Amino acid sequence: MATKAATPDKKDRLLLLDGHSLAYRAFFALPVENFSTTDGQPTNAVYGFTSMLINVLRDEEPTHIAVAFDRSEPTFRHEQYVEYKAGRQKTPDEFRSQVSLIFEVLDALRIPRMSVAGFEADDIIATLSVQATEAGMDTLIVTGDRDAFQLVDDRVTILYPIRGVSELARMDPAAVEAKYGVPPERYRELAALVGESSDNLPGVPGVGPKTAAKWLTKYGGLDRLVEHVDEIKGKAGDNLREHLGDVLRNQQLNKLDCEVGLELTPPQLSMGQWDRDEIHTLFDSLQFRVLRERLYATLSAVEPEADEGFDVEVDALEPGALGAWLESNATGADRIGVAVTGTWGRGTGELTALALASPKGPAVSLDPAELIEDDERALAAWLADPARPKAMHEAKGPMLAFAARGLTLAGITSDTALAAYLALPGQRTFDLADLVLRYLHRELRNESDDSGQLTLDGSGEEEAAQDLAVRARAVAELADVLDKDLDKRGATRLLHEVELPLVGVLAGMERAGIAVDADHLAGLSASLGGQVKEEEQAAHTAVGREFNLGSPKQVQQVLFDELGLPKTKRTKTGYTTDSEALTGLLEKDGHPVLEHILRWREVAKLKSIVDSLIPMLDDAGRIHTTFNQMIAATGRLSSTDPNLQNIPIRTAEGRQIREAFVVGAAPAGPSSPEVVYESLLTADYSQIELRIMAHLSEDEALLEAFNSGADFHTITASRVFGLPPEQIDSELRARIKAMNYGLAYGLSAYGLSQQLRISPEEARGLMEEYFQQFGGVRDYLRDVVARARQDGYTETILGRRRYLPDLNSDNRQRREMAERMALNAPIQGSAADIIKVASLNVDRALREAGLTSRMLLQVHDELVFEVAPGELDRLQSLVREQMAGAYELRAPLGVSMGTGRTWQDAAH
DNA sequence: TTTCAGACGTA
DNA sequence: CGTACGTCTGAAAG
Repeated sequence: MATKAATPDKKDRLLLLDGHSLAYRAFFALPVENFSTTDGQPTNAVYGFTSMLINVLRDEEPTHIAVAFDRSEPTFRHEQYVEYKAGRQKTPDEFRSQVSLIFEVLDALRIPRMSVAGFEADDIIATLSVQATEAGMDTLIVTGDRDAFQLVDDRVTILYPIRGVSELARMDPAAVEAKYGVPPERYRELAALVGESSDNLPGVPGVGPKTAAKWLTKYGGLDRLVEHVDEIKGKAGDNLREHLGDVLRNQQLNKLDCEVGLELTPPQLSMGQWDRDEIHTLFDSLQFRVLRERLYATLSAVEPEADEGFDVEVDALEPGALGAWLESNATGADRIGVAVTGTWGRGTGELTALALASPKGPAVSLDPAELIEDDERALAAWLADPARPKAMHEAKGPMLAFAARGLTLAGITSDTALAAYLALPGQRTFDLADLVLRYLHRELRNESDDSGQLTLDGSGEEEAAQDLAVRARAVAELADVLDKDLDKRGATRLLHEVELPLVGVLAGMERAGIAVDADHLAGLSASLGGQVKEEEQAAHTAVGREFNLGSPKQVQQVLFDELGLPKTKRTKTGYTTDSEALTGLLEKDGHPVLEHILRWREVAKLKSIVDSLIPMLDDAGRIHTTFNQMIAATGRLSSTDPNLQNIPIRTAEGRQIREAFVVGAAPAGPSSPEVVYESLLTADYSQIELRIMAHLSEDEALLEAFNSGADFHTITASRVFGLPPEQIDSELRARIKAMNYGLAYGLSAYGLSQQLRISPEEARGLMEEYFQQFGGVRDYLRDVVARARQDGYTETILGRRRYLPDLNSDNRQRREMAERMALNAPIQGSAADIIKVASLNVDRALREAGLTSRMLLQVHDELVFEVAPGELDRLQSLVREQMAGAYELRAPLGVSMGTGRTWQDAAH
């Protein structure tokens, strides 16, 4: 099965690049203000050129290479046509200064560069490509100059940059013909007819590629077209006859010279050995950190993609032998990989199989249902022993399944999914097989082929046990490799001191769940259901026909087609009907249906939340969410099934849903001696993200505003407007509040103007006033993005990284999106760090204090607790102490708390 | 049945 | 043209 792909004798492939044309593309694709060294040397053209070069080297793996450059001297074309390339804008100085840098890059890479007086780069490329074909090589040309299309044939392909520097179109004969309607050998003729404005070669007025291709096809080439020039009718024909001279001249000039005298021939252009030290120094001075990494990755990409699997010997254990096996194989010297199968979720789980494997030594597969008492006891003791190190992949689910059997799990020194998440938090999934391939260069599959021998009952049992043992072995090996990777990324402590211990705390919260008043929910559902019907009726009446209010498409049809209301902001498929837009329409037009749609949406949304919660109740009347620790790229948790992090709070009706979340009721039966809890406690950080922004920016004025103890938004507003705090009314406060929060999200002046419904100029002025007072914030926000662009990632206070390669994208939209992410990630992520530390410390303190009260939920900046009788005071001071002390900020953390029977009552 | 878009709930 | 999420619904695609 493990067939090694036979590498066929790869043919020689020559890569030719047009240095100037590519650098020029890059120069205009990348904004110079983002691509300059700290001492002001622009690098956008070098960066873009080098980036393109690395991509092509990676993707095409050429065997030979050269880069051609134009010279400043006039060429033979100027001699033939004095106006050649006249009227061209002078090359900007910022560009000129980068050409020699490109030379340096190429020299460090040992890539030959060629230029010849009197010829353009294209002529050199043409000459080399012809010679290469004669030498039996395939040629790949990267150029932004379309004239080169005439060189395309079945041995010569052109990569032509489209949109910026990251996307190349592969132009082979078919692609040229598909795009221009003529084969490559006729491209010159087409270009002659159409003209080339950048070379100052006017073509036939009114004739574009379409017409030109039609003529060339009809008459079979330019010569024949000229012969039949008198037959062409219409204005285009007149123009052609009138400008025939231009066309013939163009055809002369756009012919590439294939006989330039060159010092090197294609076979002499083989890829050399690159000077790693020189590259290091040069890229350092250009401040190309990300690019350097990419280049090194390309250099080492040749390392074989090994495709072997795992060879795991699974020990067959007699009943009662597990204790001895663990004693001799899992005493703590080696970290043991643990893999389990089963089902888990909603705070509980069930175990169906288990395998243990050391990184090199033996493995064992177990069926938990068939363990005799001795083995069960030995396993339980081993699992619970913190001195026996273990590695798992996604430990939280199995932990719930273990807990459901009364087993506790300790000594987890790596969770490979969690480790991979810290390494690359932007990934969507952390599938074990993928990680094994990426980090171990192996397939997650069993190599030893002894199946068919000992099959217990003919089912796939034996095979399943083998597979599980392979997973356990893979986890054990992967954990070691990921340890090293995390060490390089400075994330070791984050894993061991935060994320790993948090797994157990989250499992605890999931297991506990939160009690819900089912009757209250049922009542809400009924009353919301009534309102939904009413609004639906009213909306239909107002329009005069029935339609589905839940269908944005039908709503659009009703509003814009039938009622003719003014069009709103565009979406991909039509015009938005979101609440903001409808509210706007309501103010302008006031059609009664708008109110009913808005109201229907509101109540229908609430009802759907209520109805989704009802079937989630377990037998004890509690709801158990699942916290996901590896989703959010910033480091936050997320909550699913159900999502308890987005239970409504803004509207009065929404808050009624919060009233359904209550303190645990008395157990129903006499058999359950469970604690009857007394109340809920919520504790949240006040303005934690703004405090972090103040901390990180070290802006004295902002820190002062926090340390003064007065209302933060009022104080900052008072500074911005130069008024005493008493004169800051709610309007002024609201403006500055929007600014304060918006800054951490990368808000623009335009965005601010939209939100505050003021003019963009006014918003701009407001921002300027703000930064006049809080200049440190502006400096910080600017620096954090600039630094991320250099490093390739942002970092939180605990060293949690977020990689943002798009900061160097040539696509403005993507780049600016990445900039806002870079701005926000350290702030949102540091807040996530802090509440994670707080959760851990609270959990530990609860146990140390011997309290029965327990933590139930985490909602980003809030923790929810269930308070055991008589513990309220102790719990409050403990929580306050641990939350406030989780991290020492220059703007100290503030915690506010509330208690009550319901989540809503516990609000404050 | 799966996937996408749009809308909207939270921090 | 303000970040980070999850869920629901309808409609289109398979």
